[in-house]
Amino acid sequence: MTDPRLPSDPRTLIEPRTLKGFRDHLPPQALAREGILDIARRVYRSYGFVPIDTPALEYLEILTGKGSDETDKQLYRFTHGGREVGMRFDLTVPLARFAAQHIGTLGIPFKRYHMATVWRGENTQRGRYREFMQCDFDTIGTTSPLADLETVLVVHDLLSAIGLESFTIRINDRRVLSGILERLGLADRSTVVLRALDKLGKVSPEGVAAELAGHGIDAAASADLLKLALLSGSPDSVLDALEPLAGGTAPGRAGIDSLRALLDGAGQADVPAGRIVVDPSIARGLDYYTGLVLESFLDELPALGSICSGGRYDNLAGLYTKQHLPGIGASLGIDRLLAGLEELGRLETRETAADVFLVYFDEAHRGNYLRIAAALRRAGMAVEMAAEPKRVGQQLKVASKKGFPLALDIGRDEFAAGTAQCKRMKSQHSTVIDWHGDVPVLVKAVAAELAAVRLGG
RNA sequence: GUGGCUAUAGCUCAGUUGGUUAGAGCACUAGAUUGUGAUUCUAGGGGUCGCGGGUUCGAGUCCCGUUAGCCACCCCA
Repeated sequence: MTDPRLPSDPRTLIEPRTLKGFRDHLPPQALAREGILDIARRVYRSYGFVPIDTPALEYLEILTGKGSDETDKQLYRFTHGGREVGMRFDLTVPLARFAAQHIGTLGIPFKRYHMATVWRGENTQRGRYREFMQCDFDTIGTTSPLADLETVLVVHDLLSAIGLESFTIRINDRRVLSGILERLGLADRSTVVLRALDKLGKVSPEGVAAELAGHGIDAAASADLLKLALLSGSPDSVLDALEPLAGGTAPGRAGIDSLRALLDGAGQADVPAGRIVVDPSIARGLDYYTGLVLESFLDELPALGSICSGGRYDNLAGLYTKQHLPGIGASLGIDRLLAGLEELGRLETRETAADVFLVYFDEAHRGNYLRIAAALRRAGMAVEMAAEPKRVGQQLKVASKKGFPLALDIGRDEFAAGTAQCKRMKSQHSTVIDWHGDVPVLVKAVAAELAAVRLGG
């Protein structure tokens, strides 16, 4: 195996395979992925978020600093050259380090997006991998309610732009939960209580009650908590019902008011009613959330879990700097989303990113094909010319299979007559273009066909 | 990390109480015909039955291990 040009001894062949939870991305999937990344980039930028990037590897102490044993267990780590190194398991911790290190030159508020791969050595499942990508956006250095609203609007715009027909953004405010916990004298038990309540989507209320009892929560308190977590209905009705449960405490009051203001703002920003739901059971296990928390689900596939979640935190970088940096952000789980779209059959599977397939009909006209392809590309179209002048039927078949919207077909007879056949592959509809050797005329006609096809021709 | 289910050709799957050279459809390749995605005809390639052990005269089939996928717990995107 030292020289790849030599045939290998079959006995020494290494089996090509990927690690558990790690995957190759073939062109159809990779194209879909890039399409969503493009949309995310566009939406984030449309709100003024700017890109950053950070290394995949960090000093281990940076990553373990937050010290939850769960993330610790999942962390990929190794020693290299005497240094303890870890692979990032999310983009928030690197952001915290980044902010602590650079906030002086960044200015506040700082709005960044970061789309990158992260690694977690946990067990795999559908839509859950050990290597996956997150598309984060965060606003740090401000506690403005406008930043909260903007976060929800970005999530809404993003999921809409991806073309999801039905999704729900479920929001809550940690302070509502803190309020009721304070009233019940359970403030110091918040983590176990929130974890238990967070399961309500999957576990029955009785099951959750049993878990709470297991943590020594008395029945009356448990009933109150469940009543709160099970509230549903229109956002207004849920908020009204929250009043007696949590409105009497200072944090509860602040949380409810903040949610009201947020829903109000979303309405003013033209978010359709029903898209945002107040769900008091949304807690998110992460301890560092202090205000708004949000999750979003595909309505047709709720079991897939949240595809975009986030929330507000008080002190992003407290481990790395004395500077107080509050912030808010959310993260799109693109791999989970893609798994969901694929399951719903909603994933467009093309094997080409090009618009026009140029049939290589007649070898004698090679120069003309090259000239035409170049002109089409200058006009902004992506063109693939067949590599060999094989049988026309064969070429068209391949073009159709690969998902080209158009095939341009010009043979000896067409060149003589000054015409071209432009085929819409999907509808098998063919248009004859009269161009009489005038390439700009041809280009314009092909562009028109492409536009028509994109409109559903 | 714990438990359950699964693994046969590129894809979808057959394969009898364990019994000859492991099959089908689709896909693929080449040829014939045709200047156009189709039809038809002919020929062909492709599987160490996930991998490694064991039981047996004999294993795709039974047992153990392992790897991967799915599901539940846990956690989360």
